Parts: sequence; C-alpha cells; structure tokens
Amino acid sequence: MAKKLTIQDIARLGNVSIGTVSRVLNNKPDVDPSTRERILRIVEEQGYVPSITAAGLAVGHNRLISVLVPALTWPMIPELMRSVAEIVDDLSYEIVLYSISSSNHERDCGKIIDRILATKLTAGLLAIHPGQSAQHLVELQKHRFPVVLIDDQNAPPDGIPWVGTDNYSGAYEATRHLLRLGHRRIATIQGPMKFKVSRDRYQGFCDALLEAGIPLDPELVLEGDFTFGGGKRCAQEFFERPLAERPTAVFAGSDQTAYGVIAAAEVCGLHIPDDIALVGFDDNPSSAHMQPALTTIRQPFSEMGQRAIRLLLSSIERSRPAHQKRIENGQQAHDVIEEAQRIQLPTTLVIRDSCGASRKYAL
Amino acid sequence: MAKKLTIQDIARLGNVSIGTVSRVLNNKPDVDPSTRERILRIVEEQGYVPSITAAGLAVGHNRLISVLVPALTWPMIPELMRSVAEIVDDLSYEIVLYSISSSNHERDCGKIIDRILATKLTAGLLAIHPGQSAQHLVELQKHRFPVVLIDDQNAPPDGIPWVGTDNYSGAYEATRHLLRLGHRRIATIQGPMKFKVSRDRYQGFCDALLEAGIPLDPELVLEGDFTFGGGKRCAQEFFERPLAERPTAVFAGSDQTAYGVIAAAEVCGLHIPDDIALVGFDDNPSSAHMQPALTTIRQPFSEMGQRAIRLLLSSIERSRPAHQKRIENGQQAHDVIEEAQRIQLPTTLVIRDSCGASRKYAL
DNA sequence: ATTGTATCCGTAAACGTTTACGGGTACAAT
DNA sequence: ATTGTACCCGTAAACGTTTACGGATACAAT
Repeated sequence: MAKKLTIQDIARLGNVSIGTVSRVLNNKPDVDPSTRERILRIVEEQGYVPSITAAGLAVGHNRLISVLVPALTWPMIPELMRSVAEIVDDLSYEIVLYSISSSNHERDCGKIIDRILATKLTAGLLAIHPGQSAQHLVELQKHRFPVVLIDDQNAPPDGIPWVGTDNYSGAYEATRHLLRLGHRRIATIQGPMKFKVSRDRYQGFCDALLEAGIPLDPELVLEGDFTFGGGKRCAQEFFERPLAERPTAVFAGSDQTAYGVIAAAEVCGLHIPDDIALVGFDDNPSSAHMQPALTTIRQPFSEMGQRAIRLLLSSIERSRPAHQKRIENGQQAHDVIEEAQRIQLPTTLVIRDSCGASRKYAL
Repeated sequence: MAKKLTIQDIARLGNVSIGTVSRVLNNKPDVDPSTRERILRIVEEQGYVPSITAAGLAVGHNRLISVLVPALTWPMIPELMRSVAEIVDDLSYEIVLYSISSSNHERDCGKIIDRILATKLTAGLLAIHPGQSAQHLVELQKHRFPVVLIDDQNAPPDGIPWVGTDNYSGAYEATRHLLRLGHRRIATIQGPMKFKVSRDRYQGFCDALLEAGIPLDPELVLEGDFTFGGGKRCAQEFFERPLAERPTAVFAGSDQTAYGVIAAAEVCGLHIPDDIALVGFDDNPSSAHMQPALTTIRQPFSEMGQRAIRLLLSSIERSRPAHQKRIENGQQAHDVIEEAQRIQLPTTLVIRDSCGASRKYAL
C-alpha cells in the first residue's frame, strides 16, 4: 500500500505539477490556498512522506542531526537524549547517533568527526562531553558546519555555542548546606582533576568553606573518579580513621560517588546521616531511591538538551541561504538575530535524607 | 580543504570517468588493478568520502539502519547499543536512533514505524523490546523491509528474525542455586505479568521448586514491576511478616528489583545474605558493586546486539538484487544461505555475595 | 582478413526532491 | 485595445551517486 509514493504520484492525484506539491510541502508562497488545502489532504490520505534522501541531495544537506555521545552509561545521557529526541521529532528531523567506544576515545572521536564532515549526511552536530576532542570541533566550525557543545568547559574553543551547568555554584550551595547543618569537618571526594567540572566543583567547595572561616584541611580531600568504586574506596579511607580525624560530612563529586560512600559507610558500620552527612551531585534518577535517599545537587539535564538542540537548529536554519528571504516584518527579526551562544544553567539543591536536614528540623 | 569533493573531482584527478571511480569504490569488477590502485590512492589523499545521500538515492536506500529503543534508561540498552554501534561502524553504516517517550508508547511506536517505512531513509530496523507494537513490524516485513527483533517473545509475530535470551532456564538455574544452598522458603518478586519475560522467569522458578518437591506457596510470590521501588515495596511486605512466614531467600525478577530488596532489608534490619539470601536477574554493571555484591543471572546483552545486527545486515544484503552475483565459489555459499532466524542465547549464573554461597562454603 | 573473446572503461539514464525562471491568466488602470 | 500587476503554476536544471549498456582495444583463433 504505502509502497513507494513519490511526489509525482501526489502531483498526478492533485492535477498539479511536482513543483506545486513541493511548494505546499515546504510552506513556500505562491500557491493558491485552496490548492494548498487540496494537496495537503491528498498527502494526508495517501500517507505520503517525502524522501529525506532526495530532498537532502537537492538542498545540499539532510534533515538529520548528528549526536555524539560519550558512553551511553553516563547517567546524564538518557535524560538529555530524551529531551533532544522530543524536539527533533517534532521538527521532523532525525537523530544519527555516534557513540564513542570508551577504549580509543581520542582517535575515534577525531575519525567520527571527519566522517561527519566528509559524508555530508547530517546538517549539524550536537557534541556531548567530547573532552579533549572538542578541539576537532573548531575544524567543523571552520567549514561552517553548525555545532553545539554540551560540556563542562567554561571556555569552549573559539566561538562554538555551548550549554552547561553552573558547577561552581552547585558545589558552593551543597557545601553551604552542610555548613548550615553545623558541620565543620567536611570532606570532599573530587572527580578527576583533569576535568574542568571537577575543578569547578572543588572550587565551589573551597570557597564555601573559606567564606565560613574554615581552613581547608588537605586531609579531607581525596580524588575519586566519579564512579561507585572510586567513591567507596575514598570513603573507606576516611571512615577508617580514628574518630577525631574522621569527617562528619562528605560532599561527593557525583551521585555515583555518593553511592560508593553509602556502601563504604555500610561496611564500616557507620550510619548515614547520623554519623556522616552526605550530599552528592547530579540527581540521578536512582538517587531518590537510595537508602538513605540522597541529598544532592540537581542538574537540569532535560533543559540542557532542549536549549542545546534549539541552539543547533536555529544555527542550521541560519546557515541556509533562504533564511532571511521572508521575514514577515521588522518585529519578527528581533527574536532571531542574536541568541545567546553560551548558556549556563543553574543547579538546584534537593534535600532528602542523607544530609540529616529533615531529622534535624524534626527534633 | 575537505570542502566539497565529489566523485567528479576524483575522476578528473585520475583521468578516468566517474563510472570507473564508482566501480572501484564499490569493489565492482571490470576495472584494471593498476587503475583501481591509483584511484584508491587519490581517494585516500584527498580524503574523499562519497555522499551517502546521493548513493542512497541511486540505489534506493541508504547505508543507515534504524534502531528503535524503549527508554534509554533500561539498564540493558547501553551494553546492547555499544556492541551494535561497533559493528555498524566497521561496515560504514550509521545508526539513526528512534526512542520512545515513555508516555504515549503505543501511538508513538506506530507513528515511528510508519515514518521509517515511508521516508525510506534507512535500510533496515532493529527493534528493541517494542512490546505490543511488535505487531506493526509485520507491516514492515510485508513491504519487504528488513527487520529484526530483540525481545522477550518466544513467538514473535510471523517470520520476523528474532534474538532473545533463555529467561526460563535462567530463572530455573537461579532457583536451583538457592535450593542447593538449602533454602526451602524461597520467595519471588515477579516482573509485570503482561510481559512474556516475566512469565518465563516465573515459570522457571516454579519448575525448579516443583522438581525439588517443594509446593508453591502463593504467599511467597508478589508482582513487582522490574523497578527499584517495586522491589522495595514487595520485599518490605515479605520482611514485615513474623519469622515463620518470612522467606529465607528471594529470587528477584530483575537486578533493579533486587536493589529494592537490599534497601528493604536495610530498613527492616535484616542482613543479606545471613538473614535473607538474594539473587537477581540481568547482571547490570552496578550489580557487582552493590553492598552486598549481587548474585544474579547474566544476560549476554553484548552478544545479543552483535547477533541481531548481523542478522539484520545479512538480511539487508540479501534483499539487494546484486547479492548473488559474485559468489566466489561453491564453498562460500554455504556460510550465507540460511542463517538461523530465531536465536535464543543462554544465560549464566554469576555467584557473588548476596546468596551466601561463598560464606557457606567458607565454613 | 575476418571473427571472436576478454578486459577495461565511458556514457547517460535514473533515483526523488528543490528552486530559479518564465509563462499564463485575470483583472485593473490607462 | 493596450499595458501593468498580481497571483499561480509548470518546466527543467541541478544535487552526487549507481549501473545497464555499449564501445574500444588487444590479442587469439580461424
């Protein structure tokens, strides 16, 4: 049935030329309203969908966008992708997925980017945490290939549009929360220091302490790796110290890390939050269900995805020659001309059980 | 630099026609070895990559395959996708991703499938756990559109190639393991009974019990929903009973469910594995790091992905008219002619701490 | 010399769109 | 009657490939 309808078939059915059909499909002017209506109906009836491929060939690029993700296992990815997919769907673009196999990260990433460019398959690229390979992206940019970045870099290469979160303030808030709860010996388990995100969070931690007049105790900071295992290892190191040297609270660099802290507390016979207060960072879906429920800093992943993809799509539209042909009136233009190219979204503190706040106020 | 090379440019550079270039690019016969060599070198030097779009238009479909995934949050997805992506990459296909927003599952899924067909963008579809919408897939099949299914259905619709795991035997093994450890009051927390996977696992559980001469106690089976929350709720119901009515072991329908059981034990002051032995199903990456480390049934997700994508690609090749033109000799043919269309992969029991086996044998 | 065969390669049509261009109509203004 | 002006719409070229077809060459067989 829906075998291989082409624009020709629709044209024949509507007694018009393919030119006209194309015009109605693309909302171009110069077509009689009644004709437009009629063609639209036929298209609907026949379930005709234009060939992305052919259209792509004609205009030079497809209604496809590349999304480059790090390991699919990163907890942020699903939420991010979901919001991206929704928008992309509505605009009848499609997503082509490039994921990095963790092993040969760098090399892979470069190759993928080259292919994205050479193949001319997609109209733009959304790169999620490309890490070092962010450098490759300026290559794309140079070839006027639309790119946007979701990343932790405050200073992404050159003029590449960028969406991220305010890691510094998040960490600052988390630490302040612990401070407010009366803690003075607060430890932190950092992410890998090679990542900007880790350094930002650490800085927020330090500044909150400083502001409270508490000197930073180097004994109370350990470098983890954002994973469960790293968190557990570091926490265990803290927890095995004599009581006086032990922290009373820990700020974990990520929720995964915090899960490790919970496990370590378990094996050391320490109770959270009574013996140790804990706050994480990310607000993964599972964090609400942890035992105890994890107090953490929520990152607005879903909004990040939306903003990023909007940025990308508008950049794609802009790069098409047809874009300024029909600005309805002067008013409209203002909306479009200059969107922010760097978006940093705020985090929010979500208080659950692991910090002991509820318990405290219940007293 | 790599601006917009076309096959024309390569042809000019090589003093040949575009036909010849195309032939070498596609490993077609009828080209002089030395010419082939020369063209290949030029292609390499110039970094030329043919336009997928144009090639797709010419042959009727692209080197793209659709992958339809349920929520990206399902723990199996990352591992599956990774293995799929690797193979697809090597063969210079690309993945276009369709994910279902959990809300309007059914409707969405149908629409997506229609679009996949009508748009003729991709050469085939890998559908992961499409659920009810598996029915839509026969539509595709009818239009001779290659499809393969990764699913829990033992009887997938009609002749659709299918890859799955042996849920029944897995559950049977898990239960036998508990039995071997001496348990007699074994509870189970099922998945949603509307899923075949849940019913299969339950059946395996029942049969193992039966075989051991233990009558099934309906008080010891509860229906969860494969999530942490469901697991916790059900487990709590078990654990609040008086000792005599309490199970000594629980077989959780999924690892997520098992995580819930661990949490419930925690709040009820029960120790795993001393008070309660626990085994899960799936072997999610996190399960090894749980406290205690989770004994579980490992599903070979990565192999499932590989097998499925191979099935799909061979089905795509087969549907192209050119496929039998050049079978080197009679030998070769045998490899290809008839691959199994239904593949059910075995699970394996991985023993860690939550079942108490190590402890037991250590005595 | 003719015919045949094998090997290599060029030509042009086809794939399904988009879009610049120009042609036709209808109506108003002169 | 002529010219002008909108408004619609059809035509055909272009996008970058693949591939069926046939042409050219070289060499062998007759």
